[in-house]
Amino acid sequence: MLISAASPEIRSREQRRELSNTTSEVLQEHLSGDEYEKSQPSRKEKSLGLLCHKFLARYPDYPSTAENNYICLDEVAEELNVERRRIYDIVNVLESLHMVSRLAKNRYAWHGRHNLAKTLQALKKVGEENKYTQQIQMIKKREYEHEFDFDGERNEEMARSFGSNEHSEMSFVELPGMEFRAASVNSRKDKSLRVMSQKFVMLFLVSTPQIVSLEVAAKILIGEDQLEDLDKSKFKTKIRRLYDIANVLSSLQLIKKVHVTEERGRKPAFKWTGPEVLPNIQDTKLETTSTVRPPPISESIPSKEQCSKNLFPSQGKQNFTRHPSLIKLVKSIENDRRKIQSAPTSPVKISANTDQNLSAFPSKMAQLPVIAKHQLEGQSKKAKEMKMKLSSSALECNLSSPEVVPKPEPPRIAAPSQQPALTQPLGVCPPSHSPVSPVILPHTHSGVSYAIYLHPSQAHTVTTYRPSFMLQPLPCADVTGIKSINSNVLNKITTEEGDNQIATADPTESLPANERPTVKSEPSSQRCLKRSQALQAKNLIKRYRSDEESVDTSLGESIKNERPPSSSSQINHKVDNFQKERQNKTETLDQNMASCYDQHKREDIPEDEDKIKTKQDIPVAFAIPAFQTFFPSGYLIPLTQCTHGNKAGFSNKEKAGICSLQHTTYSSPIAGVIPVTASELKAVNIKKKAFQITPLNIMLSPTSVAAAPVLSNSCLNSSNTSSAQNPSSSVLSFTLQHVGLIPAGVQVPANPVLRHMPVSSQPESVSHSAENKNLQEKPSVPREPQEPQTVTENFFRTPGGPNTVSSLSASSDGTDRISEGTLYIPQRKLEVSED
DNA sequence: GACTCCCGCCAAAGC
DNA sequence: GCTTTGGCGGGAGTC
Repeated sequence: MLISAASPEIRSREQRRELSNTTSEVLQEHLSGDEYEKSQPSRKEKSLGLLCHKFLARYPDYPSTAENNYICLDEVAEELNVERRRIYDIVNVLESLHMVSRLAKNRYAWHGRHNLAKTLQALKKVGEENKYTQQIQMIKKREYEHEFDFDGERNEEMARSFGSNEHSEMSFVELPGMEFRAASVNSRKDKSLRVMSQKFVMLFLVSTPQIVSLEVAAKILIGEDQLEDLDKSKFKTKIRRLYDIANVLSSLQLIKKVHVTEERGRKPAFKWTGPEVLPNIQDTKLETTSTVRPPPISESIPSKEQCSKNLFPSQGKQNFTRHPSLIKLVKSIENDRRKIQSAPTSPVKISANTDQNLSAFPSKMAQLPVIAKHQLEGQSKKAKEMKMKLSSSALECNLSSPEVVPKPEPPRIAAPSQQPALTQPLGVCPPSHSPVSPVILPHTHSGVSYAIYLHPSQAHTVTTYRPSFMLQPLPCADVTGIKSINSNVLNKITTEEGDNQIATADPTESLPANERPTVKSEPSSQRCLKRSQALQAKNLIKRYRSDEESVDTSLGESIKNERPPSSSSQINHKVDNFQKERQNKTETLDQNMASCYDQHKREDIPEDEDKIKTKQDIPVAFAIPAFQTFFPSGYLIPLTQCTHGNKAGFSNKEKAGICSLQHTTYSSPIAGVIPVTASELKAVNIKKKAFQITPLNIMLSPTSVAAAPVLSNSCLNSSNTSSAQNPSSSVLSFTLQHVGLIPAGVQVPANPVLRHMPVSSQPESVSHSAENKNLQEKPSVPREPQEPQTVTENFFRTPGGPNTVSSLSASSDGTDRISEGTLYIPQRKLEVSED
């Protein structure tokens, strides 16, 4: 009563409550049952989405710190005429995005979208660490195989899959500066709507296309909780909660409801329509790397906390989730804070302003450590760039090595360049000044050389890769033993290319390319080229692979087990140590490889090209990582018609159908198979996000290698690929223009060699495909969906990001084998429609 | 009949 | 011991 008397706010609230009660009583009295029901708001009017709209309408998206940004739950519930329970639903989701934070009992602070960019970035990072992409793919795979049948064995398998994820018990992802407040409500974190909401958002941020079906989301969320309890009721409950979350996210215009139509029917799904989130660059740079509107420097993160964060940058997850050892400390602080602040129903306007002024105080001092750090980094980068340039010059010298460079007639399009773009072992010519950068790949075993058209923007990336993983032609009889050389390595390599998504925990990944410890320059590269001509023992590969794994694992472990460094000097020290250690190990491995090679050589394995060619009756496959390593983008164009040797075994039909991935490519051992990844497509930068081409491992025969097969998945989908035997240069020009490799109007010279290039593409089918249409969309933020949208989901990706490819190799018995740790899911079409 | 999701019970946490 | 918070599932409304 005293409070009520002292507070006009409370008094008026109570008056309103009384009035409302009276009104409803009166209504009930005067209206008949039906009429009364009709006078009540309909179910739709009471929906959480609408409620959330009303809720959001009360507060600005980007509140200025001068405003009163406090939320009193009681008050809001009353004004919106809903139970407080419903407000909790909204607030919990908003809290997961750090749009609000709890201050005290019944009181929240409104931050609006100031923190959204950072939060999304953090969520994406955690999502990547959690390998949600893999989990989604796993579930989709099971769905497709109709194998998701809740039996023990499957669950066990799922558990293993999920269990490998160290963050499976992931708690609430926090932003620096907001930890204390969020901590107070972390009590039921396991199943909290907040955590669920964050995970749900993560699924969108890591998946491509950014469409997540409720079913998949629910399964993943259940999978992380208790796999053994996978039952229908749990599933149903999860779905219910996801609807709750989705309603709020929809109101925030972060997602939009769509329907995914598959063979098995129409499924509810949601599509991300929120801001595009760039891959994390560095935790400490989070504030500035967002594509979303950058938060103002004066945002309401307490400067003290910001300062401590900047002073003690930590690696990885620690920035977002609390270290267990801090929980006690945090709790005691939080308790103190509560004691001060817990008076939820008291008038607080004055104190609120004071508090706000405090939080609004520009934290420029807090930024100082970051600025200093950036300056230091900048200086060291410059020094390293100089180094890099020097080593590049050295590489250029090596390019003239006759052993390495096949000296093809340099056509006009392959004019020499000042800058070496590729490491030499592949016999690559430097890119020309022309926008198209054709380089020549000696195809030693088949005797066919290829012109590789590299997009200039991609060419530079080639130099950053590790020569340790070289082109390694291997007799198919042994190919099954290859598997993927190292899925970790493969993931890493593929993650590096294309869109620069850095999702790996490997600390070296965060280093500039030229700082990476394993770039062992040309000596090992040359060695590797020789190897590429001779190596054929699978035990060698296996050995190398296991060694590599042990390097990664042991180093990874050693890093994992160490405490997070508490200062940048410590970080540098650790990185240096890591680099040294890794280099040592890599050298050891290279020596192992070399000794194996020598041993092999002694076993009279011909190095001579011709001899090898004659040996090519045995189908050959390449180790994929090597290829990927050196050709992140571009087109393979055979310089001559392949007519000799093993090609005779090819029927015309096979040639024509080589584009058809499902059968022809894999169904029989193919001589001189060259894996070309669809990441190359993406590297062409047709479009980066949304319904992008997902990486796909395309195996091409030299007889049909052309620009075409890497054009689009739709080509691969097409079962009626035809082959134009002798396309003119204008066809080639058109093709290259079409995919943006050369500007419009530029003609590829009618090179007599290139003129004979077989083209098996179907540009029409490419341009007519829905996905290609999507590819031409310019990404907009938020993107406007098209309706209906057909999405070809490509499940050939291995876990590890959009650029990862799976490794599939032909075996001696003619059957296809899928590499360990990879996923092989047939393509299927999904139609996405919006309601 | 399936899909959505409101509603309110009730237990845990907080005060 | 009261209040706040929020997990949870029944079941009603909608398609």
